[in-house]
Amino acid sequence: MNENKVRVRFAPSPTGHLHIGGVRTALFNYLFARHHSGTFILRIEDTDRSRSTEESIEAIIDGMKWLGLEWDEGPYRQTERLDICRGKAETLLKEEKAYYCYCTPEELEGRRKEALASGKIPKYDRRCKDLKRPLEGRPRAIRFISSDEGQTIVDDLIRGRVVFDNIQLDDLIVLRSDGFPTYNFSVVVDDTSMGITHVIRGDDHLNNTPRQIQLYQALGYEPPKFAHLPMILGPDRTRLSKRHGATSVLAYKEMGFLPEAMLNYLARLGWAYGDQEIFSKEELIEKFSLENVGKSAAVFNPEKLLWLNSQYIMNTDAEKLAQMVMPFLVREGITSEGQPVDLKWLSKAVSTFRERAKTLAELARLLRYYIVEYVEYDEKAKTKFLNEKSRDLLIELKDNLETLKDFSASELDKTFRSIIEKHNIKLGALAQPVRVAITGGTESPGIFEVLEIVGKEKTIKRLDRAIKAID
RNA sequence: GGUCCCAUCGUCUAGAGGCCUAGGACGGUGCCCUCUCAAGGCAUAAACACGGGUUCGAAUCCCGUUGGGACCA
Repeated sequence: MNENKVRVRFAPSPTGHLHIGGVRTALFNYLFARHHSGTFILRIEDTDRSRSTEESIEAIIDGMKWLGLEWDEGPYRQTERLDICRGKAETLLKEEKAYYCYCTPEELEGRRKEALASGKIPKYDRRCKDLKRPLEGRPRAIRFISSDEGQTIVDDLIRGRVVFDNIQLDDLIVLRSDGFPTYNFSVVVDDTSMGITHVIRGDDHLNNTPRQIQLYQALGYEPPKFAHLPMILGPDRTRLSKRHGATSVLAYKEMGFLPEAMLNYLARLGWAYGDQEIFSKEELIEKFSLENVGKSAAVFNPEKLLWLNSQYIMNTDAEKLAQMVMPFLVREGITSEGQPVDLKWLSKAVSTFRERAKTLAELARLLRYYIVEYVEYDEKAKTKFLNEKSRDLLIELKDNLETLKDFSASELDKTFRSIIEKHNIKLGALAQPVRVAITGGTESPGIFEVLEIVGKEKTIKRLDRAIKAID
């Protein structure tokens, strides 16, 4: 119906985990599609059979789902569409836009190395192009005849006009001797047959684009619009890879990052909307445009991701966080699988750490002393605060608390105040020893909230234990 | 090596010739708040790679150099 309807795709190859760079590409495609009320397609580019695995496909799907990058069509698989590619290759042959090539990959590689060694440009010499008759008994590939004259122009939506001299491009293989299409050919065939209107992909494909444009033309199609995104780099300014630490999105899920934070961070890597830093998904969709995508590569900065994640944690309501943190509690060995946890109580506990945890995993670790039976004392904290000086204060407090009916933060506050006023000491002089007694360390949320959450019974027990530890 | 791309604080970026004494954010530092730790507030250091043009005027346009990145079936 609508000729101008946007159709974009994310076409990862399933040769490993879904990495950060891929996600960013997926995100930009997704945002572009949603912004224009278009269609977002997921296509698995699994032509490289030797390196493609089912696990990778699952990892891609899991990652996309976790991030909430819902696709409208697919996942298609390249290998399910081989016949289309083969058919198109035949057509090119018939129309004399391609020819059989009998050179083996080994021969080709040898000649390439030779050319490189002698300082020449490695380019296919077309030795098979004008062969009078087929070479029997030798495997044959199909090679596309590329133009030697003129230029191919890529009008990139991000880069602007990029001009390639056709003489630089040699005849590329479209169908390998094993009957499988090469990458450049299969993308073009798939993109045309799926009616892709905008190809938004990594910068690393810019050099492939002129060949692909020639293929579109040979196949009789109008090329789509292209947009090449800048790369994501590691701290050493080389392309982000395993060497730089975690690059798989699912690894970030495991570390306790929220999908929204991830998306927000990745969106700001190479794209900006004035000075704004925090965007909801809806806002991203509304405000995203390719015009505001930058041209230069960006270094992935885990520190800022962490900050954004903490912002999202702060703005997530406690009940939701409590639910999200449960699997992390199990993983940290704080609760065991299936152990019932009072969600209302946990929400209250979580709320005291919302401004202190940067990840869900960290949140789980912080919750430890609310949940476990006994805490271990940090040695330094113990010597500094659990000593003769604090002993009597702890005893006095314990006695007072035992008779306290309403074990709430506000009542606890009153109890503490009365003791410090009586002794004319600062709150810290009492709060810190208590903090060590209850949490084992010197850092925690406000002491009254902590005691309320830990509860009367455990509080008394722990105070007792601390007093005994001093004696 | 060839081709292509890129170039503003350490990092992400704003900047579409005068609004720039170059703004914001992360991170750093200092102060405030404070029962500790955070969060928050305030302040601070920190950049237009270099050299030529064009222009009354250039971070912004052009050329070159340098540096980085990607691709090479």
